[in-house]
Formats: sequence, C-alpha cells, structure tokens
Amino acid sequence: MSIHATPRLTVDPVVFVFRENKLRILLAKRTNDPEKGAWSIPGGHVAPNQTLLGAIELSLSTKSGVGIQSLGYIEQLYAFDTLGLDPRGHAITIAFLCLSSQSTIKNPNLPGNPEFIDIASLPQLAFDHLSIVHKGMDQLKELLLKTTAAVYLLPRYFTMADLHNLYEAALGKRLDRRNFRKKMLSLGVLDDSGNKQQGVANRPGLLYTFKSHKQNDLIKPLYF
Amino acid sequence: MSIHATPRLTVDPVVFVFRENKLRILLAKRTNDPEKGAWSIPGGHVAPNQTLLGAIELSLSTKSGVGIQSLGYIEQLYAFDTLGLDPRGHAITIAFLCLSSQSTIKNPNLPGNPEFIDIASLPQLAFDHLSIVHKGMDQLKELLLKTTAAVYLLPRYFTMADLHNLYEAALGKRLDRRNFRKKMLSLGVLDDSGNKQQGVANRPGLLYTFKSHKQNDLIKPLYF
DNA sequence: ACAAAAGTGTTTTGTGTACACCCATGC
DNA sequence: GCATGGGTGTACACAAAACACTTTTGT
Repeated sequence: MSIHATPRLTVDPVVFVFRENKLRILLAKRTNDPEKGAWSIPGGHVAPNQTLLGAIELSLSTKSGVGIQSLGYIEQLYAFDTLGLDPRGHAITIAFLCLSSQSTIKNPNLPGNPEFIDIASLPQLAFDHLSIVHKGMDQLKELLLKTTAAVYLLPRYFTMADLHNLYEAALGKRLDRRNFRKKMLSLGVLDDSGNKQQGVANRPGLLYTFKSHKQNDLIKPLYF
Repeated sequence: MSIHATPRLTVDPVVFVFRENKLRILLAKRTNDPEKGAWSIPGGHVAPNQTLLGAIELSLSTKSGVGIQSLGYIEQLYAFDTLGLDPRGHAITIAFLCLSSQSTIKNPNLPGNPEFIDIASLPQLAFDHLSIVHKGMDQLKELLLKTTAAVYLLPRYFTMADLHNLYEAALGKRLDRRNFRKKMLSLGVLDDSGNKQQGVANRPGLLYTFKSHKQNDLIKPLYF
C-alpha cells in the first residue's frame, strides 16, 4: 500500500446517553488479551481506504450492537498516542464523541456484555481509556454550553426538569432551577408542545421540544 | 510490526508567528510530486514507535529549519482524512497548532523556500491544507479569548498596541482600543515593565510583559 | 505648533445570580 | 389537606459597549 511504515491506527467511540437522570457511557468488556475482561471503549482498527467514520460504525456494531444510525451526533475528539501502553505495538487511536437518545442496548448478550454505565460510578478501564472518557466529558460540557446538543440526548418531548437534570449530570454541579429555566427559554430554541407530563404524583411539567430549525444550532454561550 | 494494515499516518504543523502587525503561517513549496511546487504545510510521516511530537519535530526541522525548541506552544488540533485526496494512497494526517515568537526563518534557502506568509493573503495550498490552516486559525482565536496564549506570539516586551494588533489580526475584526486595554489590564496577567517604547514619532507606549506565573493561564473568557 | 498615537473615565444597558412565593397534581 | 415538585417575579451587582477628551513624543 505504501512505502512508509506507520503506527497502527484505531478509533474509539465515546457514546453518551441520558437515562434515569444519569449520564451514561457505552462500555464493553474486552474479549481478548491484553486486558481481557476489563471494561473498555468498544473501538477497533481502521482499514486502508476505510474512513474514520466507517471504522467507528463497524467496531460499534460488532462490539456493542449500537448502530451508527442511532447516533444523532458524531464529532472527532482527539488522537491519543498509546506508545508504550499497548503490548501489541505502537498505535494511535482517534477518539470520537457520539450522542444518542436511544439509551437501551439491543444486544446485551454480545461477547463483551455491552452496557451504558453511569459516568458517576465508572469501573476501572483498560489502557488509557479513562483519559479518553474524560476528554469526551469535557467536550460534552462545551457542547451543552454552546450548542443545542442536548437534543441528541433527550427524547423528542421532555420537561424542563429533564433538561435541567441533564445539565447538572453533565456539568457535575448544581444549577439554580429558576435561573436555568429563564436562560433556556430566553434562548428561543425550545417549543412548548402544549402537553403535560402524565402520571406523576405532583404538578406535571410542560413538555418541550427543540425547534426543528434550531437543532444543531450554536447558542449564546451559557455561564453556570 | 502489526497484523493490521492501516492507512498511512502523517502530521502537519500549523505554525503561527506575528510579525509587522501581521499574523503569519509557516509554509513551504512541495519538492516532490504530487503537487510539486505548491505551497503546503511542512508536515511528514510518522514512523513506528515515533511519537506524534517527534514526527512534528523531524518534519519541521527538515522542511523548514524551524526547531521545535523555538515553539513556545504546541497543541494537537484535528485528524484529517485524506481519503481520495492523495494519489499516493489513503492517509490520515494529524494537525498541530504551534505558536512561536521567533518570526524569522533561519534557513530560507532550504529546497521548499520556507516562509512565514500573512494569513490575510494566502496563496493556493496543496491538498486540503487550506482546511487545516482554517482549523488552526479557529483554535488560535479560541486560545486568545480564553488563555494567555499571546505570550507565545509576542516578544518579551510589547506595547498595548502590539497586543491589540495581534488580537485584531487573529480575530479578523476591529476591537475598541479603550475597552481592549481595560479588559486586558483587569485580567491581572500583565506587568508594566516601567519602560517605554523608543524612537517612535509619537507618544511612546508603555512596555508590558506577561507575569511569569500567569503564562499558560486560563483567563476569564473575553467577549469582543 | 502640529501630527500621531498613547492614555484616561463616564454612562448606559444587559445579564448573571440570589432568593421567596404560589400552583397543580396524586394520594 | 398535604406532600411534592412545577412555575413565576424581583432586586442587586457586575461587566460589556459606546463614546470624547487630554497627554506625550518627534518633527
């Protein structure tokens, strides 16, 4: 293919979902040595003439059953150099941030037992995968503060409390409920659907959606 | 080396300097086909067991004579997929942002005639190098708004007008001189050296430096 | 004295932040 | 009617933005 020998190239998808008011990340147990059995990001190698996204798609579906069409958002994060970390030899892995509103695993019985795990209680991870996860969390924070990326983590209809809980989980701190509502509404990216929550033992919240032409929009940066 | 065939891996350093009130980028003419003679970023291949920074260092010094020790700041930018763009076969290039306050080329007679070229009048670039340059410019803007990165582009002593000109060149827009000064001074990252400019045909400006313990600092984001 | 750029201050307007009360629902 | 979270409004402090005059140097 080439006269130049280079390190191996791999990709690692950091997939976030939001379920039960917890921000979660897709992990699977390694099925091979090294670090067989350790929780890890379900990534894989890039073949010649395969795009990076193509490699993401293949390793995701093979190792976790998550289809790329279920990801509303994909963005390249960072290239990590594994020099010295992997006994199989020098490799560079390019991490991707992926956001999905489908928060259940369709094939939980795959060899690696893929699961969406709460970022607040992460297990030990293989290799340098913890740094990769942290990079993903940092970028997700940026996105939530500067764009309407929340649309890719929430269901079509959600309450202001859902949105508030997502922001608190992702930013890792408490936000004043009233000021949060005020800021969000002032951005003009939400539509009041006119409907209310059903079957809650308290005053039901209004159900909102993101305005369709405001999805994937930059917003005035938020400061919390 | 590996049982996995992958695309070639290369690195591309986007080196910025600030000279004569112009933001400039390091370019060299390609000395080989394809696109022989076209202006390009002086990057190169990554060898197995070579770090990405090691590859940056080697290609920079070989193709442009710029030593890595002259770069006050290096940061990884983005991985670009060249699939279909390079007749030599599939390659992934990882771009790096580099900032230098040494703004003259020591070896202008190298084969590629390396030069620091004003970003306001860029020539045609080889391959997708224009996208890479744009990514570098975007990230530089971010850095200037959020950190004291200007320290890596300016000489040790500089006037408020120098700093102001750098920001205007990098952000590509006019900034109110008085509010700029006020914001910069309020950040508490500058020291007044007590000396003044010499030999200008008008009132000389005070010479400032960045406080040494505030270099590489995050600052309260600036809004211009 | 004149040109040219440096240095200084005020006012207005918007927004982040803190905080307290009423409202709708299920039980 | 009571517990639980949802929804609303006000006051204060701070910072961004717009804007005009005085000062210091070389010629």
